Amino acid sequence: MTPKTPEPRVCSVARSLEVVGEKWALLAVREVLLGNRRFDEIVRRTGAPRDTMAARLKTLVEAGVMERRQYSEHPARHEYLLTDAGKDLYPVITTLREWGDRYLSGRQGPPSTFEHSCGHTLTTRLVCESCGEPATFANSRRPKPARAGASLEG
Amino acid sequence: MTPKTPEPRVCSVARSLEVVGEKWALLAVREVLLGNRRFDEIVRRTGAPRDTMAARLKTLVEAGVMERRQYSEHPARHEYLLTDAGKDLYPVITTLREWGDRYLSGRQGPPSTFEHSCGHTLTTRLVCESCGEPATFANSRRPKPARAGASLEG
DNA sequence: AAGGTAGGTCCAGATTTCGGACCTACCGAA
DNA sequence: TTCGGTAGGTCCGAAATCTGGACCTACCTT
Repeated sequence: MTPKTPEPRVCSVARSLEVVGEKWALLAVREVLLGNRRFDEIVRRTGAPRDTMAARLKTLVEAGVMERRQYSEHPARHEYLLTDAGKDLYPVITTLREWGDRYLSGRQGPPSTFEHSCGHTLTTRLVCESCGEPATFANSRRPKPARAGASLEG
Repeated sequence: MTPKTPEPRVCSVARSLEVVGEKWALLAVREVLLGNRRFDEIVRRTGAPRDTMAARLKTLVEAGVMERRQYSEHPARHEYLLTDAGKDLYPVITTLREWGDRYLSGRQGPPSTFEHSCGHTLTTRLVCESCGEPATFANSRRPKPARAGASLEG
């Protein structure tokens, strides 16, 4: 009969990756978060081909993650700024960074560290906004679908 | 002279993306987190080409994110399980999901929700492990490099 | 014997990425 | 005036990846 569930899952993770999942996209965001807004700088510090980065920045701007702003007329110069949506990628980048710190650092330890405003070296934890307790693989689950009659999609 | 900083930044974000940044990699992890461990199921629910997913699972296993285990001899059958490193990608997936929920959901709202063990619908926040306060773009910064004489690298 | 399930592989074509050369415009120094 | 440097790209051909679909093996059930 009809498949029980839409074949490719309708999912915010997939949607997000359509926007920021292309190669170099998140590294571009990382650079701007670190304060580098100029094209050459972004290319240099990510290592991406200029070509690819130009294309990537274009799609990020179109997707509303960054904004391209002219900061100098005459020598026409542009810079890339993060929109609110772009700044909200901070948790994604940070969790990726900490995962790499934990699983991909050699004996030298993490290649870079950050400092929280409280004064400590930053390590983070993901918590439930309602109760403040850690949110983990083990303690979150999908709620039972509140089936009310003929709902499409499970 | 010599460049002030290593050209492509040495960075855990970049390292992480080398492992989980290829197309379909994080969606494969998502599926296993959701409880689908079989190849066909992973292919079906992600929408990836079988070929690509086979290759991706192979690299994830090699990278130590997943483990491929035989759960049936004779009809030789395998399943994919997350290692500890794989389970620790939960925060990455969750922050990506919430970003998509916030910025890419249409008028129908998020395509799926989760429930925390406290009973509430799960929304998360990233906090500093030391002080418990939110960790954001605005309140974390790179510490001053503790320059002691002739340190390479800034 | 037919059909289904599970877990793949193989292939040819389409799409992306890569690195490097090149281009335009401006500035400052010689 | 010419040279060199900076900034922000574009263009190109070659290489690597991704894509969809067909196909394969082994087993089980009907």
